[in-house]
Amino acid sequence: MVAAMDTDSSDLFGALFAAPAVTRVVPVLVPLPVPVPYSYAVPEGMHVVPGSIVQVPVGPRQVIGVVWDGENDGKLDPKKLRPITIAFDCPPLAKEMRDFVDWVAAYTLSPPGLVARMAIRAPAALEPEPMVEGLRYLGGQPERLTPARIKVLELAGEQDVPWTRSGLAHAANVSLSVIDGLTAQGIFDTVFLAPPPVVAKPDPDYVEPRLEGPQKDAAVEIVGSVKNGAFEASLIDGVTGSGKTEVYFEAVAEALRQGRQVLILLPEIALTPAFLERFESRFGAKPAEWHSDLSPRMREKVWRGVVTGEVRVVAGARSALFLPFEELGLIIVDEEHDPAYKQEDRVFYNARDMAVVRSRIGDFPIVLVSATPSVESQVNGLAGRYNIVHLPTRFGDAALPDLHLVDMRRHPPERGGFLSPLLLRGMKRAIEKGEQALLFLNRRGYAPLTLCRVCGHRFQCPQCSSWLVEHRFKSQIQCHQCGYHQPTPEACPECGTLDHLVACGPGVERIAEEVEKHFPEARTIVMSSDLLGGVKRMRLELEAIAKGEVDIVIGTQLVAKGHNFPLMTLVGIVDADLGLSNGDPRAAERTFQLLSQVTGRAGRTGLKSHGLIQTFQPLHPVMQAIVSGDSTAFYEREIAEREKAILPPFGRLASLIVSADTRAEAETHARGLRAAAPRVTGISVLGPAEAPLALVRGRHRFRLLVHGRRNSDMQAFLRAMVSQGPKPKSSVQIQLDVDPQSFL
DNA sequence: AGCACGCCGACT
DNA sequence: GTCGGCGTGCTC
Repeated sequence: MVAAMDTDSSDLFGALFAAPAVTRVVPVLVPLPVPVPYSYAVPEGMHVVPGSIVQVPVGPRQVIGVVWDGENDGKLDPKKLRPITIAFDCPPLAKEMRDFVDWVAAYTLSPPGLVARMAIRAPAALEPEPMVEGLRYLGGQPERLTPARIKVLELAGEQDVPWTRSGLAHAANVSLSVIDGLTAQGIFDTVFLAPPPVVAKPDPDYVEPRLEGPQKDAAVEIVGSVKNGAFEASLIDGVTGSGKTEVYFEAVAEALRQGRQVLILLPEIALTPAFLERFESRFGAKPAEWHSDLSPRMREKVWRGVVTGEVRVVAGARSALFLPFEELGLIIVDEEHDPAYKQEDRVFYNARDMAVVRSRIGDFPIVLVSATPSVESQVNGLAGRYNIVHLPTRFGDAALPDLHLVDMRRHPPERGGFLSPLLLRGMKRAIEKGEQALLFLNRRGYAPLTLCRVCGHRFQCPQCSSWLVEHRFKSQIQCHQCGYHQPTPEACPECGTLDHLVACGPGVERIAEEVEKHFPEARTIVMSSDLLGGVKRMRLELEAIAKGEVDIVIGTQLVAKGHNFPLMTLVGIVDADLGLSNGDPRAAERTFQLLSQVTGRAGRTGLKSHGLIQTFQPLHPVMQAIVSGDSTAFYEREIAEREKAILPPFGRLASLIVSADTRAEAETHARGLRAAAPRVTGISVLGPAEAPLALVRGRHRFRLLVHGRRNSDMQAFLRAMVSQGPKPKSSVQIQLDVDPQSFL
């Protein structure tokens, strides 16, 4: 129609017999859980290429999608296709990024549209940043001069650079109307300025790095990898305090010199002001941040900066991996072993593994970093897939703490207590010297189990069957699994007896009580995620600890990371065995990692420091690895155990693992099983088992996941599936596993 | 993912 | 008699 109207009416013949304008049809990935792209018509005059970000209609609404690769299959009548609404003025997703999205979608068995959505999740960032209005001083005088006007003119005359309206008003300390008045008289004219950059450009040569000994060698090695530029995965394995960050900063510097962008992945919790400042003091500017509680405005700016290449370095949590960098040339994955890299909703992925894939597709190096590498990465290192770079000693004058096991069978605490005399003595000594002690217990609340002494009733969660944990500070009993909570009852709900409820086992609050009994004078603080006052209070408390305003810190998990406490010279692990016996196939590994991190908090600034580890199993490989400082034997054993058990590590879901020699075979059978699954409550999701474990045995694995509240239900469901599903071929193995409720 | 349609329980 | 629960199905 449009073509006919454009044609000169006298050329009727041409209008009637010219080949009809062919509507171009392109595939578009839409953010829906569908397995293929949808087809849309490209309106005349619109220009799109694969990777273009567009708005398209889906049913009654408009969604953001990405023009994808491939031809339309021709099954749909092009005339009936709906047209693309908007093609955004925004650089298209590069081919590498599209390949990455396809790969992740195929690997995680997720709808590609949902994976693509992770890359374009920055709502209003799709149009260029609006220009900023600026005022340029043209010279000349207004008709009447007032003191306010004189101040403005003086300032504006000083330099020949444009001012913003509000900036000038603020600088001259006058109101906006003064500026407007002068503008109206033609003293200023309006110009449009490019929006200011989100962050300053980091300078790779801002300071001369000071590296020593093994750090230098390590830096040379990974800088070489960056210079080479091709895909190579390195694993920096260095004890806490060995200066790993300084070493990988040199790789970052080299990538910057090569004109490439850099992504530093960190677990969310490690994205602290302290880290950003450390970066700034090396590069003269902060990296752009990317994490879940970024303001929408900032999110847009950073996203835009990343696609246009204005932002050179992003430090971000796992979702930063899907940012569409213009010329990414290096990824760092710090705290590589951290379980926070796993995403377990919608698209299931481990950002660490997908980061390796992204660098392989983009053909640039990647550096994984950890003091306590995951078993998978160790395996990959041993197999030669990763280049292991060791940093065996601490940096500068910081010495590793002197670690000792406290055999709780030989040094029992007094009745009703949990701290052995050895630990109490150590604490006393530290406090007397004006130093600090950290007691670590990975259990929030007062006591993990409450029961009635009269009838034996145990407080259990009505929603998910785990024990309710008493929280004395909040006067609540809580379920740590599903969040259920109620006020602490005074009477037993079973037998009605008053005041006969008894707390079993320790939580941090109970340890605090015990500490206050022994050290009534000491300034004691409990640090746990349910600390009243939120993140802000947490920051303040951490600062107070660093300044020495606290003598004894009692903390859960969250004291394990970040923040250096210069005066912390004693670390006591209250219950090192906690978490070893919960049946989690990763229990030993996690415990080793956690205990290493916690004990690593001590002795960061040269003061002689100690760690006392309370355990009932001093001969356990984890304890031996911790005190000896030699983890080789521990890792060897872990790898062997996993090979023997063929166990996958995963979180909070029941799963059925199907493994086979080829991917296709495993996938086919897994799909068959899913099809045969009884349609009961609980949704089954098909997903591959964790890659690195598949690498351990060279087999391909898939797993069927079942979400549920109670483990027993999920287990029953999976058993039913196995019995009703298709018979596996000889090379296909099926295992059933239910994740124990992890202590995390 | 959203959103509509559609069929069975407790209520202004 | 309705309001509303979420099971099922569809979107180029």
